[in-house]
Amino acid sequence: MSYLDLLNDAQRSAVIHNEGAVMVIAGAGSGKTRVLTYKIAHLLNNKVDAFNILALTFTNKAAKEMKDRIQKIVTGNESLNISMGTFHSVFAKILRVESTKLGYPTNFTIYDMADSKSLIKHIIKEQDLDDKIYSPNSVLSRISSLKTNLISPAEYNSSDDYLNEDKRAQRPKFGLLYSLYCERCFKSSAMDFDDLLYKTNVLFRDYPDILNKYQKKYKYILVDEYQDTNFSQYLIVRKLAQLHKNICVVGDDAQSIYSFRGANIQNILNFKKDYPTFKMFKLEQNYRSSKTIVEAANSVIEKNTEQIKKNVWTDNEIGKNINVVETINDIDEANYIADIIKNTIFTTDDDYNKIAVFYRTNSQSRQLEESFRKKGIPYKIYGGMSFYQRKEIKDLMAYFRLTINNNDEEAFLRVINYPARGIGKTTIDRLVLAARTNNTDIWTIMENPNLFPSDINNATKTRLKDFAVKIKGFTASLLQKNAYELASYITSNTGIMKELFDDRTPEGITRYENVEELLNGIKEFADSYYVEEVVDPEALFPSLDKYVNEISLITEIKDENSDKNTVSLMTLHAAKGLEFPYVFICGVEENLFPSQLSLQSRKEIEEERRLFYVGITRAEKELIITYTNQRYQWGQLRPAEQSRFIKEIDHKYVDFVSTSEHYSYNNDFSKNKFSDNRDDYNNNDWDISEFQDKTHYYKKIQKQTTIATNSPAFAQNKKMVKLEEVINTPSFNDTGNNDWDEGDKVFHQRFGNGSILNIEGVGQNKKASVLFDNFGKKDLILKFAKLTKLNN
DNA sequence: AGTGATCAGATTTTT
DNA sequence: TCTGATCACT
Repeated sequence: MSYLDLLNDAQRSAVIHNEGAVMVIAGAGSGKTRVLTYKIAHLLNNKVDAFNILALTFTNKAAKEMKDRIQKIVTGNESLNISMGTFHSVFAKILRVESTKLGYPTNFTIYDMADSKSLIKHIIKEQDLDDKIYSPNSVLSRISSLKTNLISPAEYNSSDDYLNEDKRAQRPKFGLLYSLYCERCFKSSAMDFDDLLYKTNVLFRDYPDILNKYQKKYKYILVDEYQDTNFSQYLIVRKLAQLHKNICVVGDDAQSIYSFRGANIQNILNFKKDYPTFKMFKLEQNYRSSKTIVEAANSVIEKNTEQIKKNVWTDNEIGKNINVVETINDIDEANYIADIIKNTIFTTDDDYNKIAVFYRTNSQSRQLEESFRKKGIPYKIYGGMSFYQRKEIKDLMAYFRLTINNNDEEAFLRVINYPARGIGKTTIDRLVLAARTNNTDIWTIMENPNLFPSDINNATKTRLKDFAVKIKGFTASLLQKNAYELASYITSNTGIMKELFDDRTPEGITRYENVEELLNGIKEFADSYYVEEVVDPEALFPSLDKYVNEISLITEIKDENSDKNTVSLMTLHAAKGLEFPYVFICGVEENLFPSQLSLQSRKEIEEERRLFYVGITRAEKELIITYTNQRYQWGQLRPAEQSRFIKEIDHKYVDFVSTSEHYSYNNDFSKNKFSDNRDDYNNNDWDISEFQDKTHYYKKIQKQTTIATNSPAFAQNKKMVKLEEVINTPSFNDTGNNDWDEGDKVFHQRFGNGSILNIEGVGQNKKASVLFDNFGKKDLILKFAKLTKLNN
């Protein structure tokens, strides 16, 4: 077989060692993914059924990459039958099959971070706790770490240690919050990210027959990025591998960068205990980077105390020294990077997609974006606000979720009054109260509002009923309409389409287009629906719930521009597993990288150092590290200083450069102008290409629109829209007390006595200008103002 | 109920 | 600086 000839000795040994427990310690750039893919190919070539293979990755991106690679080297469609994906997605699928055992419906919702946060906020508020002491973020991260370590609310609340710890930390109610949070998730038929692993553990613990079923199925288990697995994941893998004990884990302890999320290097040590006869293979030859880069990276990582011994080396050329560049401030830094990129492209004839810029925090991308736009450099930002996090997408998805799972409380709260249908906070409070006092659920109340006593007025009751009927109608269509048909039906039937279409601001147009894109994605899903194992005919039907299940764990939309020729901008965390010929790491400053929050302990600083190591080892040919002396942060210019990590690179691999020599004119300029007016400085000296900043363009348009408000055309337009609104208002004819006249003397509860100067508008929108004796002139909408006419 | 205005808080990383 | 949340106002 020719593919084995493409491997070095260590790689080949790892690939052909199929049976038993295997640990592959793979240095950066040593062909880890190659080993994993070839290993799977080798299994398939040795008559292992694809259905018996489980391959777990850390990110969706890694899963997709591995799938693509395997498809290329394995003939036929066999690779599609491998259970491959992130821990979360693979076990979410299993949970869908087994959820009823745990008291969850098959169509349980998966709460994302935003849902979890919103829920915990509600709970904190309901408990009347101070959200400064119980900050939603800190509460959530503690809950997450408990779940990751498989500590249930009951266990927590019966442990004196935990309770005392909370008392000491002035957060005695934490245990209660944890319990309530889990209860509410359960009532909503929802699982959060951690639940997907936690509940899998519960399932395997409480149902040995189910565990056995999957143990039998998964004869071969492979785990990528093992250094970043947490305890919950470790235990699932251990349980599943117990029967066949064919388990292969691949990782690099030097690249463990997710301990903040519960990742535990101990898992590597536990591996030795759990499988005493395991075989270890070390991949130490680096094929990616120049000698300079490999050795510089080694010189950094050796400052860490705890690590598995290995010697990463390379046969590649020595290559250029690393440039460490001192810049004046963040703008100068971004401009410098943009300049060097242009120069590199110009002199080497390489493409933009050979270049990547890494940073520690997402917020650093903004300045880079601005400079790149001005210099006409095409770029793509990875991570940050993803497509599915956009408001308009979340709103629509919430309708889908509520349709699929009527218990989904977060989805319910999101859409109950969107688009506005006159059901506000007060009504929801009354609804919840009515449900509680009548000992039933809100849907029963909404559907039969007159059967239960409540404070909800009649008009609102009708609205609630309409909403409930509407959603139930969608739910009933789940198996009648396919995903696309139902999704577009919901989009237009709820008025979302009209709402977005009517908003002709540039942002509104973008939102409309995003919804169109989502619908297109759903259409594509419905048209190309494929099922691995046909269990029943229903499984063949591309229903909306199947679509939502599929994408609820995906954060990035499939990118059609991925092969476009652009520079890649991303955080160092997102860079893991990637490689580029030219790499920039920017903002390498104390308090930023290493992050200020990590300076508390040696462990955390070592993790930051590993992150730096990951960044360095992404580079193939050239590495440029930048830092600035001043950085704009929290709306303020703050002094910055070179990171300790720069000093840790063996200086024989480094050339130090400063922009103040190259751009001394900028320097002078900044002294006079910088602190006063960043925009001036920003625009200085740089050719503004036709590659325009979209947001700036939008801002300009918005301004024009505001000015144009007074133009006759606009006014006419506005009148038409208004008229339409008025006609559509049910209470159009309900004019109420209508007989106001100019000159009338009136009384207002707040403003006291006054006289009407002028009346305008009709019906609902009737307005009065009133000159009050003590408060001057006020414009009041009569519907709300509750004026009393004074007889004189 | 809905809207605009003002104020406080945030910027670590991701499934 | 930018965002979200709350509040005052109609």
